[in-house]
Amino acid sequence: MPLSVQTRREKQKAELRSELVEAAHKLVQEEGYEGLTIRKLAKRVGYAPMSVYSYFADKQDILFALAEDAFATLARRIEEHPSDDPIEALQAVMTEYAAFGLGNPNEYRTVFMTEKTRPPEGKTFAEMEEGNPAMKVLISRVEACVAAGKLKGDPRAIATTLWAVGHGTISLLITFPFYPFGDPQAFVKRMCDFALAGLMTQDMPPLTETPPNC
Amino acid sequence: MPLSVQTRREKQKAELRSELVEAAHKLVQEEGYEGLTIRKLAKRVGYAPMSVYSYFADKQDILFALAEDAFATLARRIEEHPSDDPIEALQAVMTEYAAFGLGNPNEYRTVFMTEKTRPPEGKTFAEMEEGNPAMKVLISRVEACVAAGKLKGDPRAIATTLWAVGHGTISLLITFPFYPFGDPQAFVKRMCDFALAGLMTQDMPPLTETPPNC
DNA sequence: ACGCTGCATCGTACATGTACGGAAAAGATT
DNA sequence: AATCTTTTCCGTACATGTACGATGCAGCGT
Repeated sequence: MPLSVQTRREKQKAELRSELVEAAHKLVQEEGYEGLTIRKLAKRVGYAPMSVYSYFADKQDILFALAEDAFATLARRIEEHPSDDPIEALQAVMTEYAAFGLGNPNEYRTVFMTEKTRPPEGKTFAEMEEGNPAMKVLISRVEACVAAGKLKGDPRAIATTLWAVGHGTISLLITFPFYPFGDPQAFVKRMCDFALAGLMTQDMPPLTETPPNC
Repeated sequence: MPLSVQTRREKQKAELRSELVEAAHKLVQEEGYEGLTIRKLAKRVGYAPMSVYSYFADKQDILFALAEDAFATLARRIEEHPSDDPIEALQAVMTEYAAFGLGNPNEYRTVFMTEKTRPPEGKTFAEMEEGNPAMKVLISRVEACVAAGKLKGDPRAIATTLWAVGHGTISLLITFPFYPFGDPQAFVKRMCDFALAGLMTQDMPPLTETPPNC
């Protein structure tokens, strides 16, 4: 097995990387998101500042790593709220998604409101969905609704619509905390109900193929 | 008139400020948004870097000034698309809003996707609406629809819903340009139609009063 | 006329993200 | 074993946003 050296290396690298992520996590908990600087992070693990760049392309990359963790727990939380009624199950997704976004605005921002987010490293979008388990749950629960005849149309299109509405709601609440949306919970519920009611009435055809680019 | 000295001062200050804004505008046109740095801006108008801070609280403040301009032109553009049918007039708002956001992603981002946006300087949210003429047009056109009996419910609530849906759509397209939404135009139209159809069916009660905070 | 007060302007300094290239360590090749 | 190559790590340097405080000047009261 001529790879063993190579793979051990990579394992080492992965270990160091997650050590860094862990340290970053602690830093954020202790000092908030602004407290996370490359220099502090490096000092924390006993490296020189520039050494961090051996494990992360840039600071964004670190934030993504943190956010990925956060979204894994989101997915877990969602799955703790199942329901026999597929529509209710969908509502639970929306509710948990919203609660998460409002409760972790920094993580939400880095994942969903940040820069032209290239797929973190040459990953295709499919792999990105993979990395975002929450979206997978959403789609699967939409599929359940379609299968049960509660919703009509293309599951991905429906899921995307829900995503757009949910994201619009959350990101507005995050960005304009002083704007009179009223009680955030209530606003979320209203938008969620609005979207679901619309979807139960209307049929969602598949998204058009992306024409030339990509 | 004992104020004359004072007021002349303020006029001077305002003039210098808009000179700075103009210079910033040119810088952005010439070198893109990243090209806009305080130091370059100061050099451009012959000041020391720190002097810029006499006219702007921080860099955000400059970006806001640029964005305000941009949104004034958006409002103008919207008003170039009137219609006798109030629903069509509403659709025009959404369409122009979307076109603007997709065509000026940087401005859109600074206004709608940036930081916990305190009202730029102690302004109340009402003044902020004042500064965002586009929102005013939206509300007035919603009111027209309600008056014409095409929509039911509280105009502000309806407008906010449209805003949330529109914003979700645009910001997703901006943030994930590689995600397979399909043709952006088509996606925007789909979401817009979806929202309007929903609103024509459902009644929108007023937003709940914001409870304790604010 | 003379000092005083407030304000516009700026010089300096610091923390930060990160580009660049060097040093050193580890592994491969001979 | 000796040399070469690759990988890891880091020292230095730069541009940037911005805090702090100094400097100089305009207008005021005396």
